[in-house]
Amino acid sequence: MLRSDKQTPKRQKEIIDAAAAVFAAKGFHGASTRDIAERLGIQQAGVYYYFKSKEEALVEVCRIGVEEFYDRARDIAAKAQSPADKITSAVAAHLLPFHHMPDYVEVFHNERRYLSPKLRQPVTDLAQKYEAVLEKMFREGLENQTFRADLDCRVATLALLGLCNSVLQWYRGGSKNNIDDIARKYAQIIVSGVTR
Amino acid sequence: MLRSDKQTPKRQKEIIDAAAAVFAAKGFHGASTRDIAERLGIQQAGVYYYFKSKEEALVEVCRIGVEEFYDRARDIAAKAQSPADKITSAVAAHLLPFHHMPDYVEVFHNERRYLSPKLRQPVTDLAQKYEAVLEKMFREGLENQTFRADLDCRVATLALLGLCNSVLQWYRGGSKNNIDDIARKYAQIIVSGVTR
Amino acid sequence: MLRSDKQTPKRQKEIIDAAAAVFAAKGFHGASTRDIAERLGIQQAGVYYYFKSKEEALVEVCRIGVEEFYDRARDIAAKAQSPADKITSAVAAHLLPFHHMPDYVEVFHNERRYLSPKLRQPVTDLAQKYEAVLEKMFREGLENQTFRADLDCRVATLALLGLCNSVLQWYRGGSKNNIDDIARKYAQIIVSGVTR
Amino acid sequence: MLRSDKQTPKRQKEIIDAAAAVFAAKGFHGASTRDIAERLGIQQAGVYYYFKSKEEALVEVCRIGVEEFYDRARDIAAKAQSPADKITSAVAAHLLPFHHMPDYVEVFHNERRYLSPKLRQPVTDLAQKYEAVLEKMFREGLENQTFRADLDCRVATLALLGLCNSVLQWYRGGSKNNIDDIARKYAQIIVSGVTR
DNA sequence: AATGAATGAGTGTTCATTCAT
DNA sequence: TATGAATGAACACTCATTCAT
Repeated sequence: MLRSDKQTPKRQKEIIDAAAAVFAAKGFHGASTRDIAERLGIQQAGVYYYFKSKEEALVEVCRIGVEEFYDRARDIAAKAQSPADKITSAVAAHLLPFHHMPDYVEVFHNERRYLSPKLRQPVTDLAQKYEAVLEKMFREGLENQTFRADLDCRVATLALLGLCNSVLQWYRGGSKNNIDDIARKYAQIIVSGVTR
Repeated sequence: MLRSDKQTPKRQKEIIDAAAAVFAAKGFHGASTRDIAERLGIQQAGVYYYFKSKEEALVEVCRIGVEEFYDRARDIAAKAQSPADKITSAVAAHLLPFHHMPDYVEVFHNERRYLSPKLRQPVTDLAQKYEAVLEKMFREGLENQTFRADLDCRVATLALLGLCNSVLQWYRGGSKNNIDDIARKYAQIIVSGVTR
Repeated sequence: MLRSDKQTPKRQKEIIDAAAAVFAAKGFHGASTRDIAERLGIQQAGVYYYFKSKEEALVEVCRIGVEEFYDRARDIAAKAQSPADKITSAVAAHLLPFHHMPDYVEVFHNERRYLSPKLRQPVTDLAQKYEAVLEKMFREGLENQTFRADLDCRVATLALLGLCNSVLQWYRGGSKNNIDDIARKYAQIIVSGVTR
Repeated sequence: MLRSDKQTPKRQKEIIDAAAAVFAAKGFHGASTRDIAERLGIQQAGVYYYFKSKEEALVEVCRIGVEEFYDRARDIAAKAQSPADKITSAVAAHLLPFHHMPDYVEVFHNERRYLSPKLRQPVTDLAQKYEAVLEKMFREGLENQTFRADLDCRVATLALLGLCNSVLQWYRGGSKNNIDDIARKYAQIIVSGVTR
């Protein structure tokens, strides 16, 4: 939580952006508050005006990172589309933040485990709600008989998430076209597999 | 590299096992050499008899972690199987180490990025050779006309890897049956998709 | 180099004085940053606010130590005196800092060799310029025919330096009178020898 | 004191030579027992077969270093020479060990101060006896009326020592001719000065 | 005549954090 | 909206030394 709700939101965002960038690049434990301060062009002590501990900065980055996913997925789930199309949209939606806020996403993924349980909880809760939304899409496809009867929906959800998230490990600074292209190909693999 | 290749190999392995466990649990930067020593029941300084820096311990863990994958995949690639069956075998083979040496795998995955370039290189090299072996399986399926003509083999390889590796994030200490089950389901998704 | 040239210069000097005293008393490798901190009445970590490594503290002490010599000698060289008188003045000038800043001088002499080549260079450069100034005095005496025709000016310079510097090994905390007395006697030995 | 008087004296000397070399090169505190062991091609623990502590090695090196001087000077003092010739011989004798055992001499000079008082005492005693022998030569010259009546013999002794010892700082691995040449020039400066 | 394995104390250094200004 | 100065705890790592073999 930021120290004051009165700060100009612009500066506030700069601070948290810097934290996200540094945590993404060096990992939470590999990053120092000095790294963050340097990126902002201020002194080390200065960052404590904006957050009261390094961990609070991490939790904020993670929260922003995960919110993106849940909000978009809920919108897609609400649409009147076939389950297969929803899955395809969900893949595209999941990959979108990888392009416009990769640091937040990466930190949410790799570093949230270093949060103390209490701070991690709200983040985990949102993540689970997101997973539930996705899983429901698969279950619709099952009931619908679009998807194979033997499909394990929980496993399929985790597969989709794993598949998508792995993009983080090699996609960095590609173009928007690029990410859309990947989304299409990945969605197709999930929906139809690689076989002819 | 361990200080001597002639130490009782049993003790050697205990040390590196401890490092792997600690790095997996706390991350490279979150783990201290004291953590490793404690797990071994020795003094902190004692670990330096076995490796000359924390980073050398990390590189050793990563090396062991990645070797598993390459060795197994090469064997599978050499068999006289259909591409689809090879892929299925490869998925199973990839998930196997998650069960019997999860620490090494996890560290290789999450922590190798903290290695200095020079130490990381050999690890990265092996990882790329592994990827190449997998990619070749997809290409065989293409030439073979088993797989769709529009399949992007590179993307498919990355998809397979991402899919499999994501298991690490939620699979911990499950049973052998369990991991075989996951392998089957994941392989089926890749090969045939979720659609009926 | 100190972290900032704008800190209250008084505190800055206290820190570097403490480092000089400790290095002089225990040698660079025998001294710990804790020793320096203790002398300042602060915590060990506190000294790192003022210099970024123990070696940077050493280089600073050495630099201050050597500057004294060069500056004074240049002034003497510029005067309109006979070579013999210049030598006598130079001896006195050389011994002066032994009285009012013995720690710096001692550290410059005994510990500068532990500097890494890069940090040592500027210090060595100044020392050589100082030697050159002295050597020129002897050469003037040669051309002048005040000094013996067979005098080896380089050796004479080194002799003068060695002679003077050796005072460091037994002179500690003597009086100003004392050091002037030594200077006179030493200068006489160099200029006229011990023989009647 | 070496642990056993039964060791082959050759090996014994190798060990102490190694210690002298390492202490000379890195200083007592900058040198580690590992450095000594490495130079001998043995393991760190191995050196403890030969001396029971690092400090005992230092004291041995210092003792050997100082003995040389005293023995030679006594012989010279006993000869039937003029004081001026004795001084000249003493300078030559003093510089001789700089050529054939520079490590010992350097360690005696620079590192003996790190000995604990108890271990340092015998070394200091010998050094003082040496100084006394030299001082006596000057006093003979005074009584003799060879030297100026106002000569401060104590200061002259210290001057001679300082002058000679300073050679250590720039003479390293020169030729025997070289050191004899320096001896002649230095002796002449002391005896007759630089003036014509 | 050494070595392998370890210890316990200590090293220089970095860190998150505090607080008066 | 910061900074200067500092702290106290931790860190990776090195050291002299020991001792059974």
